[in-house]
Amino acid sequence: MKVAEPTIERLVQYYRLLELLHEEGRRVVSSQEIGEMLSLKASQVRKDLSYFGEIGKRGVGYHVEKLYEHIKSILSTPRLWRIALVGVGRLGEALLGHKAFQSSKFKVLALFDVDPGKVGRSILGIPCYPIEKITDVLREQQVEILILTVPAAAAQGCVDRAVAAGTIRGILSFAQTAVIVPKSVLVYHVDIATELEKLLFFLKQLER
Amino acid sequence: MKVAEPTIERLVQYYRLLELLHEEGRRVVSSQEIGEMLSLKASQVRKDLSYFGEIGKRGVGYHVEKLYEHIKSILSTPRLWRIALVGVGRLGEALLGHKAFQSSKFKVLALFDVDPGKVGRSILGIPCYPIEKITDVLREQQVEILILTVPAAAAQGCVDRAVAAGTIRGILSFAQTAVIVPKSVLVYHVDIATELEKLLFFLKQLER
DNA sequence: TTTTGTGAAGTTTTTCACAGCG
DNA sequence: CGCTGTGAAAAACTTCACAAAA
Repeated sequence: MKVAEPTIERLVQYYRLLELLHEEGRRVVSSQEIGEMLSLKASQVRKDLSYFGEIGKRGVGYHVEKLYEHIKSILSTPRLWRIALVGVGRLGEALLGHKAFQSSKFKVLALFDVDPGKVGRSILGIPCYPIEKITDVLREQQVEILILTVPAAAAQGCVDRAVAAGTIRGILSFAQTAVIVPKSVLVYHVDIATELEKLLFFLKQLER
Repeated sequence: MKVAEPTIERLVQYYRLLELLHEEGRRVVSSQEIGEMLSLKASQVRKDLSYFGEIGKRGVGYHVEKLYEHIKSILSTPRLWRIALVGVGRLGEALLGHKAFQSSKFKVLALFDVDPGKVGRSILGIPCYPIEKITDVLREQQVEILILTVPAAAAQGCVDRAVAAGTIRGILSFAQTAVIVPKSVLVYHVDIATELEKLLFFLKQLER
């Protein structure tokens, strides 16, 4: 079964919304209502949800708890992912404390930084290593996913050394630059500056 | 002239790359080379760049400095945007110190938080107000753009009170929830948890 | 010759519209 | 009757392929 990327993105939205609705004691919800709450067309919601089998009831809607559990299983992980974070600056630390990182789907096993004040210590219970050791530590710890929160100029170097460990399968990069990786590595990019620029550009457009 | 959103996103990438190439003293670059450096097809690069007029030279490529200035003017702002940030937690503070926020395109005029330890003080030179005052302060300061770094549960309430000021035209939200706004307000969303979920989902898929 | 600019083709994603089921 | 599921149409976006310019 092949799922489009935008569908998975919306699936996470549905999941969060259903969690809320469930807490509120809501039993049933229609595609129309979901769409209104998430600013999506009802047909989009139905198409997304039907990719994974007929889960709604015609004439009724979707059973909140059932749909919630259904999406949960779609988004479930087969095992605990092993993660490392590179660049323990303000953004890196903010992420480590962020709600998105309180997940039972993965464990952050190692941090890396250049700052001698951070290296050797534990930060939020996670040991921080010097960046030079990244290849060895990633291999030893069998780390599969990298969170990249380093300055743009350092990003490619870090990625190259990380990928050299041979264990990395995915990277979530917050660096303000493109990185080149082997085809076997999946990269997702969160680009704060670009989102801001897009917002400013389209606001300017609207002004005319 | 109508520009697609993905094009603007890539334009920012081109801009950054050209800055680098310019610093390196590079005079000319081809769509092929740009594509290799950013993992894009050369045809995509050419199509993007040609939206804004014929800027390349056939048989030669693009003049680095000229193209740089050209994109700069496309991304330029007509005036200084007036911004406020809501939620001065770890993420909010990290953003304020982030490179993306050292821009001459806007000025952060006000912060808002619920924490009495933060309210009344100045943080990085920006005054922090209690969230209850948001409607009045935004109106007084004529704030047009909101950066939202509050917990999901607080997001809609903050947005409603901010929008009530009548000055808000765009929101960059880091909140892990959808927010409902009037059609006149443009919302961009940076969703760390969703990006992580997408990465995990497609890694899982690849495993089969 | 090289490399751009661009219609046309291809692909992906969204929306429509309605049959079909409860 | 109401609302889902889904083919078909439309829209958005990317890639191809080649004419045209330097």
